[in-house]
Amino acid sequence: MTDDRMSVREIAKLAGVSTATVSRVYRGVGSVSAATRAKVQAAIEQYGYRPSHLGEALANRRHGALAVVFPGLSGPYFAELINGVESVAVPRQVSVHVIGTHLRREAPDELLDVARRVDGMAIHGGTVPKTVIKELAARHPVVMIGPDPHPAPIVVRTDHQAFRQLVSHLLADHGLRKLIFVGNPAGSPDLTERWDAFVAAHEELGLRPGKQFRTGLEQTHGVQAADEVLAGGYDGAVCGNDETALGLMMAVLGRGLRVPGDLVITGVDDVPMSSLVSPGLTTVARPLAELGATATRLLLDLINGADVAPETVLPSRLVRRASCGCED
Amino acid sequence: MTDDRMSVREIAKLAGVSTATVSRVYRGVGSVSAATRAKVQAAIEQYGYRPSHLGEALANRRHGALAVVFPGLSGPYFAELINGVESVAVPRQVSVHVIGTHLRREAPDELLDVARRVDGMAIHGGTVPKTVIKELAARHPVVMIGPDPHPAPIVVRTDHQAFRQLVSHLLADHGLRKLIFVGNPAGSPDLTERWDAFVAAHEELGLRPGKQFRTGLEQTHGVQAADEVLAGGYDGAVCGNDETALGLMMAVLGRGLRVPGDLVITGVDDVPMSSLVSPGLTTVARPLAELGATATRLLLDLINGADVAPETVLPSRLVRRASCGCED
DNA sequence: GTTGGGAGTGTAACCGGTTACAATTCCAAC
DNA sequence: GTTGGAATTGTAACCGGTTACACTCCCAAC
Repeated sequence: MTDDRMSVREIAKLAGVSTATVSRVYRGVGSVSAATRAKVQAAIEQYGYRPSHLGEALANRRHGALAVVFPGLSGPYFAELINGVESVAVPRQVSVHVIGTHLRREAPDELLDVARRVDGMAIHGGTVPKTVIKELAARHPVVMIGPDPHPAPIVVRTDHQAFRQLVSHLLADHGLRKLIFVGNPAGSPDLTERWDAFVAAHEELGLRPGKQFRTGLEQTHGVQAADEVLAGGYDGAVCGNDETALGLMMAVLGRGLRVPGDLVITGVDDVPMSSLVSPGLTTVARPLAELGATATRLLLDLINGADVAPETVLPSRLVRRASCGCED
Repeated sequence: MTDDRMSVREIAKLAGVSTATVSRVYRGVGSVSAATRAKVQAAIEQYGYRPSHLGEALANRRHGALAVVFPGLSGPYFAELINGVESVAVPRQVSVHVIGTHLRREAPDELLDVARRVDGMAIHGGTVPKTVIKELAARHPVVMIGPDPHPAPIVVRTDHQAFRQLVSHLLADHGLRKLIFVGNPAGSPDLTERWDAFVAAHEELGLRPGKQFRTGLEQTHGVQAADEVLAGGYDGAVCGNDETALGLMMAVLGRGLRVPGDLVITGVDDVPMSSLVSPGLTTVARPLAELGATATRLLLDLINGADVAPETVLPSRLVRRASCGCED
């Protein structure tokens, strides 16, 4: 039950060879005669020997692990990001620590601690104060996910043009004049950027930007926003992401109202739900898996001492469906 | 950038003491004179020294980490379970590897590998073949989460009476006669158990159990089930969990139909969304965070060599809301 | 018959901590 | 002035791997 696993020295003794030879056989490097190899392999099989990760990592001075840090873990957004991370890490035999800070106060300490067991970290914007990121980045390879500008040495983000295009589409093509922004611009750099684009799109047309309803990024927050949004007499709700948009849509439909008839709703991300619901959710498609994969690739490059571009921008794209009023 | 951190020996040299003393000061054990302690602490602070996790773990023969293994990571169910795990692990300075197997074919190898870097694992039912679990459990402390019966030495699960009670409630109190079970009983032990209870509740009243619609456990699966469920002329859809129930509800409302008027819908779990949507979702409340917390506590006990009960059952409870037809 | 070189293997140092044990110092008590 | 014991500190072994280097064979080429 408890860890009574064999060590190299024991296997070596059993096979009648030195530890060096056991290591050579297990790792398949160096030259070993066929006869010796067979002996050693037999001992390895018989006892189900697997080298301790600790010894291995200590000797290699490499943990073979990295951490991805998110504000939380719920929802398809993070799931897809993590998929992307793992699609790169797993084939390279690198294991992944997924950390959800949940904005805990002790999160910084936790990260400092987890930094001791990984070779590098990918940190999602809005998880932890900039000072902490600076401290981490000073000692360890760090890649930021999201448009966080300053403290980050290396940033991977998506283009934000498509979101501005979305707001312009609502204003110019659908003639909406009273939009509310659902999301908290102070909560994460992604949302800050989107709010700025929301304002810019209004100003470009000489309009006064609408209000914001500050709330979180989960479905529940969208549901909870419904009363206020409906009471305000808005003609459209531009949500910070698909999850709040879907939550809001569900609440609106549940009240017997129609989308887009009674309220236009849009999101960001294009998560799987968005194309399945009726009406289909107009949104901005972002390559989430690719975002996670790219961040991971860059992080591994960084760990290997390669030069890495300070900013990598992936494209995003406006997806018009029925919820904004476009025919489908 | 790369890991140029100081080692004990360097700090020791700088402070003019031995490595043993540095270790004593850092860990606050043994006796050290005030003067020496101050010298060492100064050196530690100045260089921001933190002991390498590897050296520490190797010397202690303890990783200070455990793994939780899930089929996937999306959705509030797993998020809440993970919260529970972390609520126990974090205060005890144990770090948590969250693994989503996504039912990958290479998952077993991955687990064998991750087992080398943790002290034990909590494995959610339905993630990995029983033979693999047996192999893992033979060498490492393992706790199963869910009603998986056989291969598991230690199991934490919730009571399943409330689910049966739910089905009886629909049949007996609301007089429904054509129920469909939405979920795949073969997909996970949880669902197997629910399907069995579904059948038993029917038989108890001398009724023929309804059909099943086999699908996954995410919201998207619920949405996709809508066409078939609505076409079948059912009066109620008993969903395997809240997420599919919410997806289905959204799809039904999106078609302009009413819940429970046109279709009764129920779930399991009582995730946060379920009490917020309108109509409120009738469901079975399960103490998810407590489930994760308990599994973690037992796992840590097991790692510490304590005796642990083979099965721990937590209560679940029927929650009636509007979606089954009860007044709200 | 040497010599040279490659293949096979072992020895021992090292990665970065912890800790049992020994050694030293200091002081109080006799 | 001894002696005994507590407090402080250092030495060195150990955790479990990897690998530079040295050593021993063996065989072909001169």
